[in-house]
Amino acid sequence: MIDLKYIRQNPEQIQQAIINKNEKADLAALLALDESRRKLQYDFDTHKAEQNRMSDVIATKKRNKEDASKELSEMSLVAEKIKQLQAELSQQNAELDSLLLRIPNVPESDVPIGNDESFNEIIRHEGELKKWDFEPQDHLQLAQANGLIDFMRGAKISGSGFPVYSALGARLERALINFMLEYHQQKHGYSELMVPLMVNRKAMTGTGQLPKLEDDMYRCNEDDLFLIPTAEVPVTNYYMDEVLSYKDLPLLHVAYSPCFRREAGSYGKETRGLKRLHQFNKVEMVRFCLPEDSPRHLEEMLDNAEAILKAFGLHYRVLKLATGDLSFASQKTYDLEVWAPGSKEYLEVSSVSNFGEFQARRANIRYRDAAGKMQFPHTLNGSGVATPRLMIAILESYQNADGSIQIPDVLKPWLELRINK
RNA sequence: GGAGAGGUGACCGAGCUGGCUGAAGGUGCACGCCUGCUAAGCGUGUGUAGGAGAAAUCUUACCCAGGGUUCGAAUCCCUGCCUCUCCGCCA
Repeated sequence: MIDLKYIRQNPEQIQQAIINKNEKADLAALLALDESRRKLQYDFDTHKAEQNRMSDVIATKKRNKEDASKELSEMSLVAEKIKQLQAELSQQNAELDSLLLRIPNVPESDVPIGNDESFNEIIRHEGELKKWDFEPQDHLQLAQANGLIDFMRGAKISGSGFPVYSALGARLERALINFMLEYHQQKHGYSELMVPLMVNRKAMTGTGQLPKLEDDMYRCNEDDLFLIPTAEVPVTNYYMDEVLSYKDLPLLHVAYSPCFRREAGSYGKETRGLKRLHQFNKVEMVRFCLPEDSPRHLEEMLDNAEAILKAFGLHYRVLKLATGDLSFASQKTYDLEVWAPGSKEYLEVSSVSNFGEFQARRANIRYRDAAGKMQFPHTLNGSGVATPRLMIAILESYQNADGSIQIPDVLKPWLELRINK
């Protein structure tokens, strides 16, 4: 969340951010409530100060065995009043919090302004575009022909969007996950966490998925737990309510997890095959760092994600997201889109974001700086990367004329085989 | 699931027969001193969040969370959550 004091002092900037991000936060109501709450706070404080002072007087009198009945009867009235003020105050505080939690993070100044993805800025293209002397098939045909993925049976047992990876498909998927996990640990210095797949409301609020996206998540009502839409949630909240030392920073974590997304209402062509799923696998990178270092860490994470695509020799492009396409909590995001030669389109496989102190404030993650002062670290995260679309790009890029798939060299340690029909 | 114990500051840990405790002591951290041989000794300082104020400063809240009793609660009562120990069940 944004510092309330900052909002109070820079309302125009916040309002502009709300507009640029297509959010519906009610800034006017927030400011009005803030005003009235401060008055109430002052009133409450004044009464409370009086009560505290008189309590001392009463205590002293009693100790000296003097009569305090006059003070006692006076104070019972004040106690009444305080109780009433307190009730009002805690109600206003709750309302204020709920309004504050709906104020989005402010995009950085170099983020392109525009209310949808058409304003995203293509920064560069990387990797070779492969050419074949035959017409490349798309991943659905290849997966089917090689018996790698069973969409029908997945739909039978769970519904559409829940594929079953079978036989070599399962091994390939597992190899991808292992390759990426190892790569980030060995080459990029991340430390692995294996995290719960269900988290509570507080954690979901900490990273900013709640309150906005409640309807997009699978939920266990009985226990008020949510299936994670990304490992970002448990990994970032790992340090929730903790005070770190500046010496601990930066912290780099990588985690593999399945990701669960309801994404109600997103049906159509897009949902065919592996492109859009309710459950998919992803390796996620998360960083906690000193505020002044976060821009550098964002670029490093982008490199880390790109390294995976480069390791497979895939063609991809790097996008800087426009304000309207930025997530609620992000202040700057790069997307990586890999080229799928069979489907002939770019597919998003990674989103790398800097959240500034936005998430740290929400999750109450702090650190003590060299001078001993409490500060909020900056948090960042990036997919490194999501497997389904990586799988698409690999199947389509490594196909042979006969419909078989060549296994990329980097996966050899996990998968020696060549997949044949 | 049953029985017991407990949740205090960055961390550990006193207090818990209600008022003089925002909270002893230690560790850590910061600064200074001393000493010099593999690391220590000594001194000083060190809560967070909100409100008022130009500032000095004043003030409020906070001892898991939420209620209650009381003029007054870290301390008493209730509810919830969590942790630990023992028993049961189970992968």
